[in-house]
Amino acid sequence: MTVRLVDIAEHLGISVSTVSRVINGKDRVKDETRKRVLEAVEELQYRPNEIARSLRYQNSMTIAVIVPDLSNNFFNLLTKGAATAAKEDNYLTILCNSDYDQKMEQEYMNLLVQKQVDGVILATVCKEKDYFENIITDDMPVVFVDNLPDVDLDFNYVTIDNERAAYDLTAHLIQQGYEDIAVLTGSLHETSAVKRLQGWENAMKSHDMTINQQFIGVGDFRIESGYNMMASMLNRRKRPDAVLAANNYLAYGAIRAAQDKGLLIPDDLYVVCFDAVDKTGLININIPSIIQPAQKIGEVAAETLVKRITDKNYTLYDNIILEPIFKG
Amino acid sequence: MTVRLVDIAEHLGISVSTVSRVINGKDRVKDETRKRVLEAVEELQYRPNEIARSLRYQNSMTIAVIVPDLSNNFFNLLTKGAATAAKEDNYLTILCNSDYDQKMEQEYMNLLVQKQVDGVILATVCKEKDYFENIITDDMPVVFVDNLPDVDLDFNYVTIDNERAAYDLTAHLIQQGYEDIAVLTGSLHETSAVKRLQGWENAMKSHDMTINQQFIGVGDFRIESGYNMMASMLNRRKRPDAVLAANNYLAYGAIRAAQDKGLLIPDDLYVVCFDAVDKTGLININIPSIIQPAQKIGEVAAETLVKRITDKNYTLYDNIILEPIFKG
DNA sequence: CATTATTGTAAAAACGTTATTACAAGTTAA
DNA sequence: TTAACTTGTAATAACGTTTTTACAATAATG
Repeated sequence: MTVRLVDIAEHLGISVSTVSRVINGKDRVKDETRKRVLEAVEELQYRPNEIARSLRYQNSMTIAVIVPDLSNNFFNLLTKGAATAAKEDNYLTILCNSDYDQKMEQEYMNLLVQKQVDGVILATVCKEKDYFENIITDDMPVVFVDNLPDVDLDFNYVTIDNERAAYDLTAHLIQQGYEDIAVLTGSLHETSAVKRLQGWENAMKSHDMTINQQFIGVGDFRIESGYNMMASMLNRRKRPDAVLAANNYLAYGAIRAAQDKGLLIPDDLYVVCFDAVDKTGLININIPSIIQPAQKIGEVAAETLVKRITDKNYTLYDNIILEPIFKG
Repeated sequence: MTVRLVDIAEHLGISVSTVSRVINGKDRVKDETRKRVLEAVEELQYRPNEIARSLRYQNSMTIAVIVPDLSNNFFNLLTKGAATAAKEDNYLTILCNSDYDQKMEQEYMNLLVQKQVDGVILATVCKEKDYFENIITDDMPVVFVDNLPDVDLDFNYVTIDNERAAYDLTAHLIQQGYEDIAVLTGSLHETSAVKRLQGWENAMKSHDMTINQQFIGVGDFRIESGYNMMASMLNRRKRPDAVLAANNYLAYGAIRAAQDKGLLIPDDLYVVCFDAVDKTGLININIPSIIQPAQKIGEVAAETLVKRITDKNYTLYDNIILEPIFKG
């Protein structure tokens, strides 16, 4: 049986309130009484029941992180950063893997509201307006990461400038002299996919490059998608000589497809992408890449969220754009 | 302001208990009353407060997963599997990243007890006896994964047979004709490190191979450790011609060290290890490997934990050894 | 018609905290 | 010495549920 406040009180023959006051240290208690209480707490191994405390205080000291896929490097780093930073502020973190499924994401959101979590870090898989009118309320603070909702409402987010990063990568390709530049991106329900596509398009246009509709691949952010899209591009008569992949998995798939067709990387197809971090150190293909500070994004998101939770005056507009690094 | 049971009751001019009975469907209510309640629930957007429910029911419908490092592929797959399976059983999952730090792990355990989580999946970083006498109690169910405590107490776990797997890998090396076989393993505070070392040793002995103490490397499970240990082995006059690495990161580090010395893999150093899953498809070095079913381990651990939580008669001895696959 | 079942609802107690209010005892000031 | 403060503690009312007990009103039985 677990030890409650009243057990300590009975054990010492004093009232519950006195014990509580000792433990919370908010009010004055005679030194001798305090000492006896602390000893009893130690002896009986009393641990305050956080559930009861939450009910009383109307907060749960818990946040949640919703990500599409925890086995994706970007998301597990982000999650790790968030959980670590949250812990610093005495929050525990509930993990939700939405599996790239909007319905599951929504279901988690509802569960979390009932669970009275104090806030959510959301890497959503859907940018559509109507979906968010229920989510962005004053009831529960949400900080968006990676993908942002496409609404006029105010909301907090932590991200990089995806459009600019994609622009820079594309400009890099153009400067190197590539002419038939393709792009592979994820689902257009996700703003990261859209922004990166736009960055590519803007760079192409502002450098007077011709945009070949055949060279625009829209799929999802997984490796198979990259493989399939590139394989079908390479089946055509006119092949791209370079490609911007909107994330590392698309790039890996694309490279695989090219290699399976007997092409050489980067001679026959030059690939650049986002987030190609080689954790093994064994990949000898060079994939120039914009690396998002994933763990940092998670940390900053958690810190931002905690600010919003604890400080009602925290400015909604105070959003954060982090700088990625270029590795080529 | 959030809507409570009593708000619905007042809105309809009936008692709280009736509303509660409709929502929980446990007792009979007049059809018309039920209908009115359900409409009001919809209209006022009532969502039961899970905190209050937890206090009443004395359970939180929450489990926790403690892992050393979420950015390690094995652990993020495990965590993903656990969270997904837990969700199936209506449990949410709190994520704790211990950062390979026993103190932090312990700290998390204490927090989780206070938080009244219903159970914990623990990938501990310490096997030592005394540490666990507080942890393995009847108070809170724990299911161990990856590393097991080194105690006589009964506890639940889900794992592969590490010793046998290491034995098999080593035997594989011996059969291929390698003679100077090294081993790299993690901290001996972790049973996975110990068991894999023992498997190597047993295989060597039972095949009458000479065990060179210089060829035994004990560090931690991270890539730098693999690099450093292998680098120092390769600095000696007598070099190994093959090595068993106790996980993929050790292997990557070792390969890197060999390559930096100008050696060729696998010609000059044949490397086998645990869990070398190439998510990129771009690694063209073949690393024969025993692959643990990481996600499955997480799923089974969560299912086992839920069984222990809900069914007090669930046999403590009913533990699970999953089969890894060999990929070479 | 009187008695016994059945059905629907309400009131209250509990889960374990904490904050507010109240009050006794001790201390200082007039 | 009486009035006004301090100081330490107790009792109580929340926080939002659910379950138990009790009691009406209605229906079924003799």
